[in-house]
Amino acid sequence: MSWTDERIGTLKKMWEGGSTASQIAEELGGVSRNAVIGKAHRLGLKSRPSPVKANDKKADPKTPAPKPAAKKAAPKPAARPAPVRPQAAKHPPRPVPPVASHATPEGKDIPSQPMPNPSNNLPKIVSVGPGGFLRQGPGDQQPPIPPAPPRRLVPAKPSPSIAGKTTLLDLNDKVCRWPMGHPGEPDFHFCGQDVNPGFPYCVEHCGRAFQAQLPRGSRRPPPPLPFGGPRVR
DNA sequence: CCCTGATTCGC
DNA sequence: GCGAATCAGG
Repeated sequence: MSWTDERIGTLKKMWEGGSTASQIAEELGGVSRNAVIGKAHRLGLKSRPSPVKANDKKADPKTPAPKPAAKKAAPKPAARPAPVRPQAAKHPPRPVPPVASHATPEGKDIPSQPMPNPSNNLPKIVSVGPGGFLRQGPGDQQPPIPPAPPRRLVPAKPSPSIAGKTTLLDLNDKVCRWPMGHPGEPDFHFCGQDVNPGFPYCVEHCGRAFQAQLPRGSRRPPPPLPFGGPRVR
């Protein structure tokens, strides 16, 4: 997996947003926590509250910060014989990233738009796409789930990378509900533009949601897929 | 043990 | 430049 601009962007955003390297790695997919950290440092992003850096700079002039010692010059000159990746071994390909915790707020009911069902019933997974979203089979989209499950109000903390975005909690009748990204991803959010009066979306997304029926013949039937398709952004 | 980020260093 | 291995604190 290479560091594309998009992936780097996500990394930066999340890193600066306070996400842990693990979370970022999971979100990006295809990279390890170490890779994320390494990349972050190479990018010049650095040093967020690190546990291992109890580095407390003394303002005390009497203590001229004794540089401990040269970094371990050669801790392990010996060859690294172990091709084993314990990291990977311990955590085999995780097929089902937990759906993100966007808590459904109080009584506010969300008029079900192309909003995929959030937490309940996990549809059959066909494969895992880039970014870690789960592809589903065509028929697996709308399993019968009418009985609204008793929702627990979880004080989920929204992902840092969503800062300034229109979240589930920000939805109202005035803003476009078009989903951006995929549920489960930390930066999943909504369009948030002013709605096209009378519609749940802004003008632009109305154009995507409500497509004029073309004369029969050439017509691609891509439904307004909030899911399954490549990222739309 | 688990987690975290930092660093090193072979590739 | 990349990232596994390693280190080290919580």
